[in-house]
Amino acid sequence: MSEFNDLVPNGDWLPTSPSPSPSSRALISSLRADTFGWPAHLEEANESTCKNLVVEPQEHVNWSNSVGNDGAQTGAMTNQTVNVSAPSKQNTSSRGGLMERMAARTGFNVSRLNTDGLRPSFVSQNQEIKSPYMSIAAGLSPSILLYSPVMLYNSLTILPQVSPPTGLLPCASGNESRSVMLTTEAADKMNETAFGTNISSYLSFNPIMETGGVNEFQIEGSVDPNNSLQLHSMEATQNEQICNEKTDIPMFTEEDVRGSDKNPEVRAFNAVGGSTEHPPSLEKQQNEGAAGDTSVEDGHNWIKYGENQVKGSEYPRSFYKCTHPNCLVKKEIARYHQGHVTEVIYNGAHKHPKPQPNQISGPGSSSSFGDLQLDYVDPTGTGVNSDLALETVQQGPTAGGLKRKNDNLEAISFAALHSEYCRGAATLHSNDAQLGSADDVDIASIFSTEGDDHGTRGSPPLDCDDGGDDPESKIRKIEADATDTSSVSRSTKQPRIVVETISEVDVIEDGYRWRKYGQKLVKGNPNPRSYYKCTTSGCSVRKHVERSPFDQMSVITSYDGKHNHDAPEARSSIQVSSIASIYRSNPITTNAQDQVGRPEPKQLQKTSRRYGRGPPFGSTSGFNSFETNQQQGLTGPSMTGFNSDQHQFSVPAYPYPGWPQPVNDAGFVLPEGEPMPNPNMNYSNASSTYQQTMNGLPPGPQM
DNA sequence: CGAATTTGACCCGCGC
DNA sequence: GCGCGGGTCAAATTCG
Ligand SMILES: [Zn+2]
Repeated sequence: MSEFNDLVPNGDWLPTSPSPSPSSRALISSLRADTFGWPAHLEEANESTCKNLVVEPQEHVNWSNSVGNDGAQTGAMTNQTVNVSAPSKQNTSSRGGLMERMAARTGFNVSRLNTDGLRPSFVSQNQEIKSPYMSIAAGLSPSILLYSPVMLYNSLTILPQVSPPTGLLPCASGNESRSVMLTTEAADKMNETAFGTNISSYLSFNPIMETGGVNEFQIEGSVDPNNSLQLHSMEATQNEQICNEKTDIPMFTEEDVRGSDKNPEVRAFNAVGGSTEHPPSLEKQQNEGAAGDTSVEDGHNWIKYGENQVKGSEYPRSFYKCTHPNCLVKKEIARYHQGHVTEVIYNGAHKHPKPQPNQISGPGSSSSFGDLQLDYVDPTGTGVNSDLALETVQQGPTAGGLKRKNDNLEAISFAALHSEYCRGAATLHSNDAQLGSADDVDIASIFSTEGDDHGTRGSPPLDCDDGGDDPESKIRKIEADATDTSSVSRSTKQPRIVVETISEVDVIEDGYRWRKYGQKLVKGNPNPRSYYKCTTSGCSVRKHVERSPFDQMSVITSYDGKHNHDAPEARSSIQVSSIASIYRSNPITTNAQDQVGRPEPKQLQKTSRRYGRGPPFGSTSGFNSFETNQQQGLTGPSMTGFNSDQHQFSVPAYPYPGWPQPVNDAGFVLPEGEPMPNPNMNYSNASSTYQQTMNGLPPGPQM
């Protein structure tokens, strides 16, 4: 891909190079003009955004996005140079003007940041991710979410299931699969340190697996004198809605959690379970895990309130709750791929400001690990209605796979699927450079959520419900919900799938070809929304793509309708595999995968450079928008396909007629069929996710 | 020249 | 009824 080369210049692959590209990030930085350190900026920016979100969702404005062209840029994470002044030359011309405009509008200079490596681990470290989205830790593929216990449950959903009284959550295990998570004290200690705050209480959470599928969790909590934490061990066995095997997730009632909140922090969580299985390295993992968890630092203090094992993963999944009083935000941290991939799922958005750095504790803080992070945020906590989304990280060139440069892989993208209507969002980040094989890992996930309630009882976790594991069902729900929602645009009553992808590239490949037919600014998001139609004749599927106002890195793609055809061969390129390194700015040892997908669709290519025109600012809306490269990015290639072939993980099949099945190479990772909760599944491509989701959907109207 | 994108205008639903 | 906002259309533009 010569393209890359082209991109490169802009892309700021070089660490030092100023980033010419107008990445949204830059904008962000500009916003916060003060600092230049990326991370700092981000954080701040995020905060601001977050606040905005919480308070006034619509005001998130700061982000500019896009890196479209620059997709290549990803690499530059480390360096994040902010170019204050200059618009990127490359795309340039127009952009410069845009920049100026932007500045004019905003009143301040919009500097460009190299978005490229956005979300490097460091970013995550402190900054909160205010986005309502959850981040899924590395190693997890969005798909995982689908399949894995983790995703599936939104805190919201989960909570309901938990029996409040007991505080214990029975995970249902349809299977006995649940493994118990043990946390080591070490971890606890880790946490302590990490937290720096008072952590005195220990919780031990023991899921007890009883055969039968009913799991009992026992929670043991010790509280520090100082802390008021109180966890009580409780046993609960629930019969009914138990999450399927997948759900190893320890569940606590919100109350429990809240209670925990009160506590400064729960250090450790031990699972005492009866049948618990400990992976050999489990303890270690835990330690790491705990510590590792920290990798996902987001600037908030977290209390670990649970942990469980993840199928297919050596590492346990840790559950954390924001220690801020009344804050319901939770997050889950899991690692995959030998720890290279860290999945962080946030549930909810913080309504409160981040604690000061010193005080920050929590799992997430450490950055080192996190190769891949999946963040899932549940808006619930926030009160913000955010959609639930999963984000997966994509490697590769822009969505299509632009980003890779040479060996260093920089592009990262996350893709997430979520129903818009859902309130949570998940983000998957991969930081790992190593994923060598891992690279392959694609992370894709689909969320379906139903909205509302946050933790309320109403809806059982997706996973759980239905018969099970069907992703379909989940998806369907989503659709249904979506459709129900008024939000769905008039014209389409078709199911809408929302995928959030973290990537510098705006366009996410999903295996289909799209033609852009419009763009505009949408209220509440400084980033323009681009509208695409499926180019396949007879197919009315449309999608719109926009950068999340909360997280520049994340690209939210909403699909309306169902394809009546298979995905074009394409497969472009992009693999979604997550590459952690990106974040870190480390050169990634990319994997073949990335390369695999390669052939980028024309469009993609174009995207990077093509249109010299000015930035696309939404014509209609009056938002201030920052300049964005995005345009291009967005415009880009419509092809999307993720390669998953290489993934180690097999994707469960989803047989849904009407929907394109995932192609391996091209990028369809997931075979159609219902997704089984495979451990293996963990990694999937965003695209695959999309497809899966799609598959799950009822056959769309065929043309 | 064809294909794809850009972008302002138009349409429509919704809330006030 | 009016304005707002989102979605779509289509002429103009750009690029290969
Ligand atoms: Zn189609």
